[in-house]
Amino acid sequence: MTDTARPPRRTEIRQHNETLILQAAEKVFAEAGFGGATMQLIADMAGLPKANLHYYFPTKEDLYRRVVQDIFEIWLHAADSMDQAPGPIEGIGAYIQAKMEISRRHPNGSKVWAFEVMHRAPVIQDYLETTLRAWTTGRVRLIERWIAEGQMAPVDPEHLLYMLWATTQHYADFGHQIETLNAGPLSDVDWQKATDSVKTMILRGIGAL
Amino acid sequence: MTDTARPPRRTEIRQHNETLILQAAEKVFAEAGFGGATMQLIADMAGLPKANLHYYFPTKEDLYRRVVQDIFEIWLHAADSMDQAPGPIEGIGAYIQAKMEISRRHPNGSKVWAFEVMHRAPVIQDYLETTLRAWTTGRVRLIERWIAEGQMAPVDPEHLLYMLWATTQHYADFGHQIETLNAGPLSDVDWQKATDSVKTMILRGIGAL
DNA sequence: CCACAGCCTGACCAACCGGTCAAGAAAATT
DNA sequence: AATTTTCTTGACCGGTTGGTCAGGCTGTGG
Repeated sequence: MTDTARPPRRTEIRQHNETLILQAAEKVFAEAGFGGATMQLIADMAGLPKANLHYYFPTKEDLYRRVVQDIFEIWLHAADSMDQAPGPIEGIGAYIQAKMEISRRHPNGSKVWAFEVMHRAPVIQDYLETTLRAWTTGRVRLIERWIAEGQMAPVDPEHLLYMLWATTQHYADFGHQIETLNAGPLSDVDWQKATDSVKTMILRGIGAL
Repeated sequence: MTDTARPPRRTEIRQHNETLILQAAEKVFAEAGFGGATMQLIADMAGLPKANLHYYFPTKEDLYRRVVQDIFEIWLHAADSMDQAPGPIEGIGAYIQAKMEISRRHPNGSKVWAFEVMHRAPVIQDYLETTLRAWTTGRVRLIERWIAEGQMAPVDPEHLLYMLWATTQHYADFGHQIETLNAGPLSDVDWQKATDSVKTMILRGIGAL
């Protein structure tokens, strides 16, 4: 394989280091917020000199913006499984499943999003007003259709969406609190149990079971 | 009324200024996190010189700790109505009601709590391990009793509690996101609708309706 | 072999931060 | 009125932060 032996091309170096920096930044921003995070700490965690960070990301805000945007992308794709579902049991069930898995694998991303929204969304306000709003109205219509078809009880679609976001993201954002009460990190079985509990309670709560 | 004419006593001055500082601090900590908040900004918002803050609260951490503790107290009292209830409809319904009202009236407090927990709870870790854990096991037993009495479906009590916390606090922590999607602040009617939606979905979700 | 563009980094800087302190004003106590 | 205690505040300080920059390094194309 000449591919592995060949020294990395310039763009590959760039991509590699950007990934390194973004991973470190996500963790630091999640644990300390924008104001509490320092470029030095991110640099140390990424194993690079601080000046190198500013070569790839001119300012702290640029770096932060990229982290938030990357998370937003992941979140949007989580609803793909919801769309082609015949009814709420499959659609909302799959959405809960997808969001719980994201909470488990990208807890830091979820936290950065929470930080950003609590901060009154100075960076992604336009995303909220355009992309997220469009996404929301689309799912509201989908839920209204399911209600009209008699597949679920006539709940308020928007508050159902809030409940879905709140319950699933809670396992990421408040993971430390849950782990403390659980006396340790959640195991595979614990996560399965959590997902099943959320699915059961919500699906029964909307009269789909 | 001689009470209002009389100059304030020593302790009254202290209490007045502490309240002023704590209110400002709650807001600033909620919007910027611990690291992003500055004593200068809190001082300006409280209308006091910065040095005066350090007279009442020696360090930034002391001030932050007081803010978090005050919130914790409010939260604990929210469950009082849950205890003497005959069943889940009244008990959990009243708990949702109380927590939704706290989310509306103390949104900043809820946010500071969220910040603290996401920050791995460096200040209130001992509270989590002692007071909150004891509180939780108590309510778990209560829910288990209701299940044994056939008043609700056999759900996992801990995940039910997480769902209650997540859904109610979401309206405070993610209030900005909700207001953006709602194209403005929630009215009295909106809040009533939200509370009813949460109550209905959760109570039906646990098979209590 | 050279030249050039992309990459790397130690040293540095102005701005800001939490916290201190001394000196005095105001209030309560005697 | 004298004294003691509490409260107030401008000025100041050491340490840290985000960001800069000149100069060196490295791999690629010609």
